[in-house]
Amino acid sequence: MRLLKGKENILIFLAENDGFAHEVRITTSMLAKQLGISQQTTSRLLIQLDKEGYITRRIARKETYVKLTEKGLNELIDLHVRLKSIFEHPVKITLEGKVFSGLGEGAYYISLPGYYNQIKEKLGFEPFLGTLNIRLSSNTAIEERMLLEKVADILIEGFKDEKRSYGGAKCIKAIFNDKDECAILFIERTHHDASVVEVVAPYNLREKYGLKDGDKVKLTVNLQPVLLFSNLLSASNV
Amino acid sequence: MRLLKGKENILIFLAENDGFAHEVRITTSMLAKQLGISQQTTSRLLIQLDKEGYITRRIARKETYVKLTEKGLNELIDLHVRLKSIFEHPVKITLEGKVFSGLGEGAYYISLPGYYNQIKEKLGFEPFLGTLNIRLSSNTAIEERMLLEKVADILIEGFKDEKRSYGGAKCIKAIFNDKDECAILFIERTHHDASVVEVVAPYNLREKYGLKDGDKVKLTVNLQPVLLFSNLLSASNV
DNA sequence: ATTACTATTTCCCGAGTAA
DNA sequence: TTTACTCGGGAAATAGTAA
Repeated sequence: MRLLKGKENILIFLAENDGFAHEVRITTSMLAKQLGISQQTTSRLLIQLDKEGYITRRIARKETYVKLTEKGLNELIDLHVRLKSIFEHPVKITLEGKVFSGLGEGAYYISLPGYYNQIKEKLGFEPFLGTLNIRLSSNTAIEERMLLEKVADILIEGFKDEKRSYGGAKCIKAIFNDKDECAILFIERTHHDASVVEVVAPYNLREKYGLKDGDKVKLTVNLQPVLLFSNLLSASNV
Repeated sequence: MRLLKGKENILIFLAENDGFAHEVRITTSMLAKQLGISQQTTSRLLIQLDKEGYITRRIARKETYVKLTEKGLNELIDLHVRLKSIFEHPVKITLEGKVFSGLGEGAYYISLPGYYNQIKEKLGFEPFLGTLNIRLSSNTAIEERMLLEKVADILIEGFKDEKRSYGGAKCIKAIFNDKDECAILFIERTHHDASVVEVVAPYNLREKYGLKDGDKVKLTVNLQPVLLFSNLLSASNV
């Protein structure tokens, strides 16, 4: 599909050639080639746009000069503003799920200086020595989890010691139950499936909220647009 | 005219509802109302967009969930980028005309402290005591002169003394013959018609270039987009 | 070369309606 | 209620061609 039809494409073409500031010289066949439509259609569209007040035409000798009217310019500006607001507003992602107990290995890993120091530095808080495991309740939440994993922007690097190597992780800052600063961890080599997220926070969330297994909790992430789109797209181009 | 047809409007609608991040629940009739088209057409368009790979649909029970695919998102981003580059690139306006001699009153006016000090302060240079009169050669140039007058952003205010009042002016910075800093003056109550511009500069341009009446000169203005569009549109809304 | 008319085809919209 | 089919009318695109 071409997203835009002939008329809109003509307006954009003119704008790209500063047709709001001065006349643009065109021929119908050259424009037709640009737009991928026939010369006849181009001619008709120009006549229509003129009648409808989006452009003015001046035909001198064999040369045609076209200019956007204010109405035409406004139409483009409206569209621009609409797209701008789409691509520049922050997006809020909410995950809901239930607390469950893991094997307790989260506490061990976080306590390792190789992880602890990175978390402290990159997340800006001293993590409680443990992670809260959350099983997502809905398919929607699972999909959003996958989105978040794609756009997670904080990288925790893996490392090695004498005995073994430790894998990397990505994470993204979130709000726990509309209140507490935390981060969602996406661990590279995890034994959990995509329905599980692990949360790290400056406090023991389990204690602070008196959480038992099965209790519902909520995670909210505010995605900044630039981050969101660059990561959404680059992730797939790799 | 509606700038966008059904399909494009659906993609934008989805994007506005964060349909790139998660599924959006819709009904064909609700969407139809939003877009100003029929339920049947909406249904057909959704089927087509799905087939063409711009959206995915999931129909559970009586509920339909729609999401933008990466292809769909890309389509919108492309358009956004295209419009952005239109509305954010600077526009260069060139005026060509011929020098002619006026009555010499430019020198008198500029020498008045009421004007001199404003010019010095707002244009950032000490003006030569005199203006260079230029008669524009083409209709194109005259139209661009009118555009420049609309978007001229530096206001020189009028004032009064015991004897009389002095009118205001607008001006805009320009480059003279691709080289010299200058400004084009748009004087409120001038006896010149729209084919004439007056130029003020830090030097005596006539002397510096050895200009005689009839010599061709060139003025170039670089319009910054924000300025350009806000002035183009607000001027007509007044 | 141009632009743009007329005739034909192709495509699209929406009413009616089924599932 | 939904979604989405068929089908008729009309709009839009192009071929052919005039000016």
